[in-house]
Amino acid sequence: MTEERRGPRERMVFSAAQLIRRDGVAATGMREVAAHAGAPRGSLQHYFPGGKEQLVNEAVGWAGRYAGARIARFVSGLDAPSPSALFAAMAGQWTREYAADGFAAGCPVAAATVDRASACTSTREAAAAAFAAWRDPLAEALTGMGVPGSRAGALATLMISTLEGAIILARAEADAGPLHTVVSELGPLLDSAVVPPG
Amino acid sequence: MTEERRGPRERMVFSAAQLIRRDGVAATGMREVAAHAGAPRGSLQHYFPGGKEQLVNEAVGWAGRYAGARIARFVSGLDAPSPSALFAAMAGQWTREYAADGFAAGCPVAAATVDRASACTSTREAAAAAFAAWRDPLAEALTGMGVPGSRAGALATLMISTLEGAIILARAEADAGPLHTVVSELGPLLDSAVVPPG
DNA sequence: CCGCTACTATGACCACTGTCATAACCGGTT
DNA sequence: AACCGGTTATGACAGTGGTCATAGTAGCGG
Repeated sequence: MTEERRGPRERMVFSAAQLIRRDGVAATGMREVAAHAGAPRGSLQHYFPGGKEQLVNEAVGWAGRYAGARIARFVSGLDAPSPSALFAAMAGQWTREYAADGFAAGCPVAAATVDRASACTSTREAAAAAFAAWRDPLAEALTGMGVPGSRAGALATLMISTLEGAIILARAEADAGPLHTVVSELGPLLDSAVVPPG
Repeated sequence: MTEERRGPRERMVFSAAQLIRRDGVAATGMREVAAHAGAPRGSLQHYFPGGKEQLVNEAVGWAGRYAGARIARFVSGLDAPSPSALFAAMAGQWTREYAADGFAAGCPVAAATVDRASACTSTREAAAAAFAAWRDPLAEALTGMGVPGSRAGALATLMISTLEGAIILARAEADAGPLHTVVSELGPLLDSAVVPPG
């Protein structure tokens, strides 16, 4: 997960996303980001002349692209592709992280939205773009599984909404129960949207 | 919504919840809470000797009790009680607010979780209690509609998760679309859990 | 009047934030 | 050697945060 080969700029964006998803935007300091990335403090104003707002927005964008890229890998990793299996894989990433590292962190896009949506228009738009970068590949994957194009987008929105909410509940309860619950409860609905290929 | 009859202490808790759900915990200042509540600044340390942590926790608890109490009112307001209608009513409260006042605010419990879950154990526990105070009446309402007790809790968790996530997506997109989407997509699943009274 | 309690008022403190100004370094090219 | 753009290094600034200390007021029973 932590590639050391990347340049300091990309490391700072990555570190910002990590810290934001753990502590929120306001509680994450610029100096803290540089320290976490092992980057010099002076590089902050060099790479991010737009200040914290730019750094946060890039971290949110990175997270959205990351989530979108994960979809294809989840799909290819399924032995029996189905919407419910894909959703289970998406949630499984979180249950594994929570089992391994504790319930310290959530989704950085959600954190940015909660913290900055009403105060910073550019960050809100970055969050919207990140969710779109996540939803579109997801909807495409659903259509590839036989979900009609007219419903794929709506189901993708439903899946992301439910997952984001379950992440919050799981963190609050310090228990992965909500993640397991939504996977098992939502699965049948997702699979029922698949139109038989016949 | 803004009762002026309540004492300064309760007004400050209420104002804290309002500001938290708009700006997040870290970006909400104590002085700002007092000013918003029209309460003297000196009252903060008098009513909340535990400092910001206590104020935030009480605001979260208040929000949880508020959400739980709303459930009964939603149920009694439905002309044809059904799980999907209840869920639509819950989401409708948000779509109405967003249509009337813009997408400025989200759920204070979610904001507290995102901002403080990893930094403040007591706040995380307060959030968990708030979600429980919301989920339990919801599950009870579902059983009253014919949902088996074994599934009511899981469906309540699913409904809250999905609603919380849809709120975040709606704020990010500044569009109530996700709220409408999850209501229409989740409705059939919710109603299919009702066991016919026969 | 006193004493007591509940509440309010205000100023100070220290830690910390994001941002900026400025200077140094460092690997090349000329 | 000089020069240069791309980086890094530091220190300072102004603002804000939560918190504390201290003093003040209001009301009331005695």
